[in-house]
Amino acid sequence: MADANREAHAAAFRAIAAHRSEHGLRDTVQRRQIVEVVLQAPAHATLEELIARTRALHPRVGATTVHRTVALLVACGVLVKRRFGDHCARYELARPIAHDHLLCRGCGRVEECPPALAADSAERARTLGFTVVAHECVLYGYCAACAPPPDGAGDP
Amino acid sequence: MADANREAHAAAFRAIAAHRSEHGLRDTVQRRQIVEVVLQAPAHATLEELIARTRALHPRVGATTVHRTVALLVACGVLVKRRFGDHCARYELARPIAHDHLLCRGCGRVEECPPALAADSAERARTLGFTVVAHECVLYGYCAACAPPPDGAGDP
DNA sequence: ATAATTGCAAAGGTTTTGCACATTG
DNA sequence: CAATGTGCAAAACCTTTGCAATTAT
Repeated sequence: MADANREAHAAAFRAIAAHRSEHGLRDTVQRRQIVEVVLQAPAHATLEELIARTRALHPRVGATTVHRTVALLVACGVLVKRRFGDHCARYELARPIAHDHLLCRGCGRVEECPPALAADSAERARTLGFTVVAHECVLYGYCAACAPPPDGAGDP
Repeated sequence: MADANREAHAAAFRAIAAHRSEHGLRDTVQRRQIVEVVLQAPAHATLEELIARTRALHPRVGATTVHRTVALLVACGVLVKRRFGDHCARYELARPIAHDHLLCRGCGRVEECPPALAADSAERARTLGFTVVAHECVLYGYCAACAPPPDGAGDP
């Protein structure tokens, strides 16, 4: 797992470097510090959390810079921005293998589940003249630890 | 299609009436006007749009009331609240048959596609000890009218 | 009458922007 | 040294809330 992690981080650094040279961006202290934090942060962290973690290690980094750097990381494909039910966006490292999300209405936790849907859905969409390049699927329900569903409920 | 529409609207009115009597809510002019607008509005409208449409027909209705009434309609299962990439929520009439969404990165339009994913994904989740009560799936890509995907792209 | 509803204005929370200063290449 | 990046404060944005006046039951 340490190896896989190291490989994922190396890939991230490669993507960042490529994006930087392609867009004439600069290699700054803050960006290196923020990237360091982002690569270590738990999946589905909010910007608030990423800012807090960054400032815990590097107090002089401004919140705005974290915002802007996270946006850069999304632009170069290292981070994926997601919106679950919340008011605020959440971020996770882009994975080569797609996965879906299980959102527990009991405890609110977001878990991940293996990709069961990509192939099916891409094919279905293609018959509609739509070329799928990515997908995002959230399943709402109750995890093993939480109470079973009450009764009839709407969609999300 | 007119019949299906009429039936859907009748179902909505039934759900609203049931929810009203169950919660001791009142039947006000504004709520009737807002419901009228919501039932006619295109799918995936934002609150901004619903407010504009309401005020076009009924200038004296306040924005706050639209907010609150839409929340009521979500609570009683008539509307479904969704969040795509946007910053703001979008609303659509709840359908008895689930469907997924195709989000075109070319023109930004949101189309709907038949449910190809629900059964598969619910079963997969169940093996993980998760009880699924709803799902929401967005496929990103390019519709027939828009340019094909450029090349390698991140997840969403 | 009593309790719910309305709508304005104000507050709340997240994300974006303007701009002077510092830093990179 | 020219262009980019930083960070503070302020603005913009969507959403929620307090409250007096209005309305439904």
